[in-house]
Amino acid sequence: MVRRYVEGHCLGRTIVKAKVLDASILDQVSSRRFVGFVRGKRINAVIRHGKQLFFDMSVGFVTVHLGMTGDLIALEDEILPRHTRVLLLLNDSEMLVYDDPRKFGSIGLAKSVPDFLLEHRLGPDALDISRKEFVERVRRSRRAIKSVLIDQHVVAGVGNLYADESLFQARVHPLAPADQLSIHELERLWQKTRDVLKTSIDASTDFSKLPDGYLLRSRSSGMRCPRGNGTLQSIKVGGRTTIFCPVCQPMR
DNA sequence: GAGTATGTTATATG
DNA sequence: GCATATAACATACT
Repeated sequence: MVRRYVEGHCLGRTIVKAKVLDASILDQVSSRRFVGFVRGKRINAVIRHGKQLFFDMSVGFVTVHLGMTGDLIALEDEILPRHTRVLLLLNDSEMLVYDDPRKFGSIGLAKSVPDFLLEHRLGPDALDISRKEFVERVRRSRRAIKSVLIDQHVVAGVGNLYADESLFQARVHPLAPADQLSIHELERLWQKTRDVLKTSIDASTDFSKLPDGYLLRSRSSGMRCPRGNGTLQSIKVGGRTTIFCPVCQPMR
């Protein structure tokens, strides 16, 4: 979603100049080095792996993670979003701004994508991983399936909300120990996870555009289950809010 | 003021 | 060392 957007606005553009308004957003790099690196370089591709974005600059990559509240916005005017942290001025009089109120996101530099993935020990992307490898990796853990699904070291790209949706669609209880699910259940979860991610990207992450029967359209405790079977319940799994339907997603 | 939030990682625990 | 659980991070909002 964001990748497509950035690609549309920035592909083939050259970064004329960069400004770092808040250096604490930078990961392992000084403002001076970051600004110096990107100046005059062209954005040849925008790559996504899980929640991580990479701008291919020919001689290295700019890495961007949006955290929980980060956003990349292409602008022409001078009115910046309230929490702008970094500005990239492009050669077409547009600029790409990184806005992030809560500052959980980060921007940095990397030699190569595999290099970065290795350093951060990120698992395969949720949309790339084969059914076989998904099942193999997930069932290695005894933790609650929900915790495993959002663990970026196992599979990269599934966030808290999308994990709830995938588990709901696959009718798997979020607290079920990952290693005790049947192969069949895990295969169903693999399929549903990709369906959910693809559908969400197509809906531009706008929940109201999601199909009927999606949990995300009414994700709050006490609401009716979208399938009409029960009442949605809220619990904590691994410290994260988890919404599920006890009727559709029974614990075997 | 208290509680909560769509993420990651350092630290604690067994 | 390993697998797992939890705290901490910074800010906005109910």
